[in-house]
Amino acid sequence: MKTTAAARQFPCEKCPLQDFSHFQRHEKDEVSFLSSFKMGELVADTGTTVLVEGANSAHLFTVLSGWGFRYKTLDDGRRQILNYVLPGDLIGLQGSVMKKMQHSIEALSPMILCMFQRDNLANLFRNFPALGYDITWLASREEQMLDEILLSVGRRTALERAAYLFAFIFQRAQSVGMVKSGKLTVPVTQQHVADTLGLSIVHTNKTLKKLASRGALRWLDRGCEVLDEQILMDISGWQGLPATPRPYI
Amino acid sequence: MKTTAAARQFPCEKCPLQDFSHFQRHEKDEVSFLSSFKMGELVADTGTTVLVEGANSAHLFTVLSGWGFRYKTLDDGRRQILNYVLPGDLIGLQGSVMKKMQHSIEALSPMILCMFQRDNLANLFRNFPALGYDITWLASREEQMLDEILLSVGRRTALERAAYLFAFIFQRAQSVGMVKSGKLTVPVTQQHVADTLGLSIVHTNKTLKKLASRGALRWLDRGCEVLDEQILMDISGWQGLPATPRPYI
DNA sequence: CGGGTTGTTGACGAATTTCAATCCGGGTGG
DNA sequence: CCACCCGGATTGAAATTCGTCAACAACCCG
Repeated sequence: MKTTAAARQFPCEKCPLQDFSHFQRHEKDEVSFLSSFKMGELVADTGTTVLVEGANSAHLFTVLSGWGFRYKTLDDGRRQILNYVLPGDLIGLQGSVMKKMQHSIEALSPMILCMFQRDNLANLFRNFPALGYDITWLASREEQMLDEILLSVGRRTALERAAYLFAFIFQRAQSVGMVKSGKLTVPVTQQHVADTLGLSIVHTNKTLKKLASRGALRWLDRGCEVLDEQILMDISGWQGLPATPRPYI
Repeated sequence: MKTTAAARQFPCEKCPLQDFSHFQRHEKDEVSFLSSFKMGELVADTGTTVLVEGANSAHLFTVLSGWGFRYKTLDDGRRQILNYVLPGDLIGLQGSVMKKMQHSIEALSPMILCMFQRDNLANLFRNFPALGYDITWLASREEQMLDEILLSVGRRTALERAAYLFAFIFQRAQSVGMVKSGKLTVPVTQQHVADTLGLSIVHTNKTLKKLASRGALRWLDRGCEVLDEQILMDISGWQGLPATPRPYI
């Protein structure tokens, strides 16, 4: 349960994200600006709360590696997972733009985050409008993902919902090279899945069992192995993510 | 079911939105830029689809007056209303930033929209970074609203959910001067409410009846009259919206 | 060897959907 | 003016989904 600010292991010039064709390239001068915008790196262990709802000290982060999730809770403890966080995702923008964070983020695996000083955000918009546009792009993409998730939670059946969730995660993970030989292990518990789908843990267990019996996935010690994306897409009726390259900061 | 592009009735210098203290002021040069960015006004009747999922011709709009809603549907027709659209809201950003619109928007009342040319968006970011930042702010605010709605649909009971919905709409409407003498009429059918809450129409009817019996609201011919915001907040356990002024374009 | 976390299962009851009628007001054609 | 139609609101009853409770198994960790 510790987070540590480490020395800079990944200079922007060698940002590990640039290895994926999924991401758009930066111009030379953008890279050098980002390098100065970057304060350092944050290494977070599994279970660490990277950003807390209500805090206003938040920085801005880009995920370099690892899994996390974004969530909100009600006063009596009921929790809703809003979305998952994967490499390339920008987090903490709400804290930079509003006064306080309105949600929390927790690590599902060891994570490495690139940390930015939010004070300099206005600076970024002033001197690198294309990067400002990229941030808007990313915010818009997050909104689009939320739209789909809300559609799913509001209108799909439990089985469709679960199938959609793993198909969605699979595609996102695939685009950042986390899928090896057609398979992917998602480091979540069934409680996480339940809190994502808006279901109880018991019902989630029974629903996952159905997906497993159809060969779509397999439950492991610690996490879920996605075996057959196509079955998941068939069950959920989901069309899949557009394949356009996307920016990152 | 018609939309018409009318002559310019509201020059930016006299934008009706600036009458509300809820909105941040623009600088002089920003106003004149926005005036050139603006293409015209769109008047949409009740029931008109202002933006359609899948279309890529979308412009960017700011709502000047009226009510609308944003929604997505599944192939078999199940519909989820994602959020409501009120004066000051920016819509169509996804269409500008991604290739295609991923959701539709329909008018719940006659609407007047301020229409922008999306080609010029890069221009805006280049020449008026503060406005670019404002757009990011608005995108972030939309995300924040979606987070709360998703929390509600995923984790609140039917009664809490309905109470939250109307408390939320009430506060948003209040900040743009739509609440007269403590009361507000929301121009929706129970089908709209059902599609917002992720419930069937029958159950929605029974849930609304409960709220009505507690004096929180009253159902009219064509819409819902919110009578007591406090009861709604008590039932839902919702804390309310932060009161910070916000930008608009 | 406990103790804690996570996954599994069956039984029961509560929440919610579906089906099927009915009602009501407004608009339309005769 | 009246019969009819239509969208929206209501209601009761049966069927399904889903949540809660409770118990237990498997596993990891100190």
